[in-house]
Amino acid sequence: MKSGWGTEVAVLSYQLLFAPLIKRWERYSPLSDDDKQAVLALSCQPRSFGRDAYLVRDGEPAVNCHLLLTGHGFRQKLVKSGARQIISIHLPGEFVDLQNLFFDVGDHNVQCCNRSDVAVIPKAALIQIAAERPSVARAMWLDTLIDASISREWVVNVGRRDAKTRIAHLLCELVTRARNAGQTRNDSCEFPMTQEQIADATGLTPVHTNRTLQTLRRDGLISLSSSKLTVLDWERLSEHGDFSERYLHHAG
Amino acid sequence: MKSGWGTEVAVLSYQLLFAPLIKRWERYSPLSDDDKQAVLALSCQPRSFGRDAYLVRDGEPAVNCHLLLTGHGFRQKLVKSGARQIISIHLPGEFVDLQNLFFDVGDHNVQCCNRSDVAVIPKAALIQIAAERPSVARAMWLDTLIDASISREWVVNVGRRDAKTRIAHLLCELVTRARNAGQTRNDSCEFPMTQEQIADATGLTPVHTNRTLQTLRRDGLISLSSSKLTVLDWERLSEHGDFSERYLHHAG
DNA sequence: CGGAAAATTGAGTACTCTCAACCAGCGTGG
DNA sequence: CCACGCTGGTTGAGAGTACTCAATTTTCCG
Repeated sequence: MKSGWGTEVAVLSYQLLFAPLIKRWERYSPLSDDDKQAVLALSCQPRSFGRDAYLVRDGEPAVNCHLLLTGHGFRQKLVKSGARQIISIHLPGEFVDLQNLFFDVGDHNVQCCNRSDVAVIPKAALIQIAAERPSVARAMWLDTLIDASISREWVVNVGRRDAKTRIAHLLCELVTRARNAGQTRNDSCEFPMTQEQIADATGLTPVHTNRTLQTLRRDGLISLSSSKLTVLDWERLSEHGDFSERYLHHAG
Repeated sequence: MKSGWGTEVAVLSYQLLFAPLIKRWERYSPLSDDDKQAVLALSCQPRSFGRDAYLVRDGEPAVNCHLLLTGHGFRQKLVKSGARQIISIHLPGEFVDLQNLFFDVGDHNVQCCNRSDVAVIPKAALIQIAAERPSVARAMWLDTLIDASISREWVVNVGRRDAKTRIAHLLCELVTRARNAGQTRNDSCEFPMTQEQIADATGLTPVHTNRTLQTLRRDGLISLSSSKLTVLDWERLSEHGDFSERYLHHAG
């Protein structure tokens, strides 16, 4: 578990680590064998990051993009008062900052949630592959469009839903995305967020988040502990969370 | 003012009406004369829409994209309780729904703010021009990336700022975008939003929005009436609103 | 000039926050 | 092996920002 790239990752071929990415992109856009080979051949630096490590900082030059190979990530912004708002959560297999592709400096912070292996890919390489391969470009663009759609739903979530609905909605989203990525088992998935992070993602305080999670547990909707979330009653949870997965635009 | 396409618009050439769009896109990406001609030659249907008219509806097929030639637009989603969250505001010269380019059905509603002239462009035509002209594709992609960046800032705004800061921030954003588009005169710009719409954009109630606007006026920060916003003290307004324009990614 | 929409005001309420203390799990080190 | 300390989770009590309801005034158009 503590070993870095020296052991498990170096042994695994990139093909394996990029497989989830290619699988997702193929849903968006038909990729030829050449396209896939080009993606696999992307110049890229594998690196390990620890809990809460920063991948990109608000206001600093963004020269690379980061693909999560293992572990979760999140993005956040700080406001004047010092409060933090988490803007998005990312599952293994996702890019955390593809939206920076054409921006010279990042407009927010990107962090690892837990210990993660990350493929650090120079933006220039991605821009080049996008220029040369329209199908890949389309897939990348779609990644950013879905990311944007999720942001819009988050605006709605923090703007117009009460605490219980808000947290239920967040959990529904994350379980659905994990399911779509093949990362669930019997309505359970890995869930590395602390209650403080859930609070910062929903615009609540940690204390109120704690109490609200308790009511969700008491109602028999979820079970959440030690980095594992289990949905006990999807029907009622999604109803409570005012959740519809349309905005995730999961084709197929 | 009441005349539709029969008079002023028909007289003006598309070149004039598309000028703001091309000007913006040229900031993002170098466009050749051919590129510009191709944009001007886009198959497109001019239409007039009235106040609050729907351009796209949540859950319905999205076959066209809409470019605002005159007038403002906004996008919104409804939640279970019936409340409405406005997701973004759009100035004349902007696309309101370029994010739907690769989505078959819209995931939210798009409306005109006031009486607007809109270029209705088939998505197929935009997809084609993007496929044939990488520079144009890049400009379009950047439009969607900036749109996404604004959504992220809105998550922060409604999630972690108090009412006064929240409204001040919204006003700062809109004035800055209007200024960037050449639509201000002495720190004044057109501002067609009702207080109810400001409330729905900031996640507040109309009553509280009203009281908060009064304090902004009383503090001598703004003057706002009859569709016109004037910033009386930009320094203090942007300070109050915790506003930094970096997220708008306005190059040049 | 009339009616509807928008803006404004008042009073009472409540959801969520703040502050502060306490508990539990777990990795570290003596 | 167990004490220690840190982080994360839990609980209690009191406060406050923003909400609700409802009435009234003003503005905007036709």
